[in-house]
Amino acid sequence: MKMPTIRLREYLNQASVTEKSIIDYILLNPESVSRMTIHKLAELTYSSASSIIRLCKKNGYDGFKEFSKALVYELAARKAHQVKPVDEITRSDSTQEIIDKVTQKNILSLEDTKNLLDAEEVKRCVDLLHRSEILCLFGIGSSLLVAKDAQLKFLRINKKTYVSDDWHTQLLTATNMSPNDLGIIISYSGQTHEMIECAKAIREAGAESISITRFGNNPVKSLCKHHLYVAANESLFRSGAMSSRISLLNVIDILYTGYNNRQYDKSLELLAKTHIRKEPTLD
Amino acid sequence: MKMPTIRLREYLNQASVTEKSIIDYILLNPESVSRMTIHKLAELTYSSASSIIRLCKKNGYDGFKEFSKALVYELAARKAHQVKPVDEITRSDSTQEIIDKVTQKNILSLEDTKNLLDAEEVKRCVDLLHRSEILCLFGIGSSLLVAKDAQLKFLRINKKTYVSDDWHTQLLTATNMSPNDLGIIISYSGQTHEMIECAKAIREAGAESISITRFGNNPVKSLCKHHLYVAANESLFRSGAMSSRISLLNVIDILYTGYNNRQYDKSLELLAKTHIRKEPTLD
DNA sequence: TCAACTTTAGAAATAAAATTCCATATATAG
DNA sequence: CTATATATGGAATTTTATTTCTAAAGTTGA
Repeated sequence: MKMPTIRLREYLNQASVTEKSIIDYILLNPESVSRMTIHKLAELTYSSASSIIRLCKKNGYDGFKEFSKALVYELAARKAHQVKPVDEITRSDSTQEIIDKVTQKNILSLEDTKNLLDAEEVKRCVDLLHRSEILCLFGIGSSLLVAKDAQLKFLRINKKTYVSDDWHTQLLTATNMSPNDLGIIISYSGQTHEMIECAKAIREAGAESISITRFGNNPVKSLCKHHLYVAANESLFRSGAMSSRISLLNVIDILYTGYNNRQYDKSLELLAKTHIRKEPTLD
Repeated sequence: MKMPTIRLREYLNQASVTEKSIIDYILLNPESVSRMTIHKLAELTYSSASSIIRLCKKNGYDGFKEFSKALVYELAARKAHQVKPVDEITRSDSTQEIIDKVTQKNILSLEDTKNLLDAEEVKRCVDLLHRSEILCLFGIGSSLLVAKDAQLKFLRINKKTYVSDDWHTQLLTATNMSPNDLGIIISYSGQTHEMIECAKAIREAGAESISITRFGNNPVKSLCKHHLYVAANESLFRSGAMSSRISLLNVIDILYTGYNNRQYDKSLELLAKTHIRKEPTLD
């Protein structure tokens, strides 16, 4: 089935005056039109049934009946696709509601993050990953877990990757980076003092840098050469960084997949190798 | 709008012979019926237009016209809700395609996980969390990162939580658990030797246990008293555990949120406290 | 400028579809 | 076995959609 409102919108520029007014009415009131008879619509648009039928046929429908059903179909499909805003958790929520809301929230966060990512910038970041000799990851708190996750991934395909649990060590690593190295700083807020220091150190060292932070301006972002964003997310039950780390992982997945895609065969081979021994570290 | 096929199915048990055959036909051929005239349908079901109209009215529709549109609507909604399988990454994918596919894959994994979770079991797990004195988390590889993520969360609301980087330490922790303690073993495969050992140790110690593994039978699951599942996920670009850890985090979010909801006010207070000092560890 | 032609639009006629009404058949209870 | 309720389909009616026809408006070209 064809999407009536889209078709009509397309048709607008070649539409006659009467047709324009009919289309305008339909686009403004698709819901009610979908329940209307052709004569009622003719009356409301100060036109005639014949004109409406002609319009329907010109747009590829059999007649008004078919058009009307297509409209119902489109409206239903749109409604079903609509992402409903996630309600905040309330005191009285059942377990099932909590499951649904938390999951929906995380899904929404992934979708938003997808829309925030600039494919060109991602591409440049993958290039950098490729060209760099050593990948150094920086993070603290739950972002450190994301950094470590990235490390697990990249080590599997034999990319030299450093992370450290301890911030002092992270800072030392940053200070000693070479211009051929790439630093990725993961910090949801982009305001963490420790990460700002790391960013400065990388800059001093003249190495390449990518920040992964929430959308908007923040110190870490400003200090890095490249920027990737995750959705700014309001808390569910004021619980602080919840979905953000899932979005961060998603960004890591994307970088990792992009990287692998650059060296398709080589990566396949390396992954096969690390697969064979019953993947103890992959759990 | 009401879902016609659901209504009709419900109505089946009070339907007369003629009505039954009409309903059967509609349920078997909803697509074509949605495009049919009432007389055609009457002919095909060896009944009459009047019978069909009566049936529509009995089921809460104005008449056949309304019923027909409701059917179109339902079919569209069903189709739109159908989750389309995510295509595997191919050599020729653009960066934008990689972004979309990876994200879609992760979203799908979250949705599947939601459907695998049994609300009753989740509720029991939240109860356990509540009753338990100490929460011990177990994991290795990327599941260890999930365990640590859980620890970060629960520590914020002052729940005593242990995790260790080192498996030997994990095993010792398990061995020394008391019956008032709760162990959560995180293992996507449920087959990791180290986690099986931990599960056995917890069982020996007589403590409560929850497994979080992929769906299906596996050793870790069998050794634990309670089970939560995440979606079994096929790899995108054969990259091993990709979305699974995101689903695991989702399960953690759900447990954590459920826990907080049990002590709504207390948690709010505790979260506020850890929020004040510019959340250095939450990044 | 004005005839020839094309495009556009609506009224009326027609066709199609939905709905109502009614007669009849069938089952059910007394 | 009759009275009553219920179910069903055919015909009549109404509603709705579609076609046809005519007229008006606009466009083109000599």
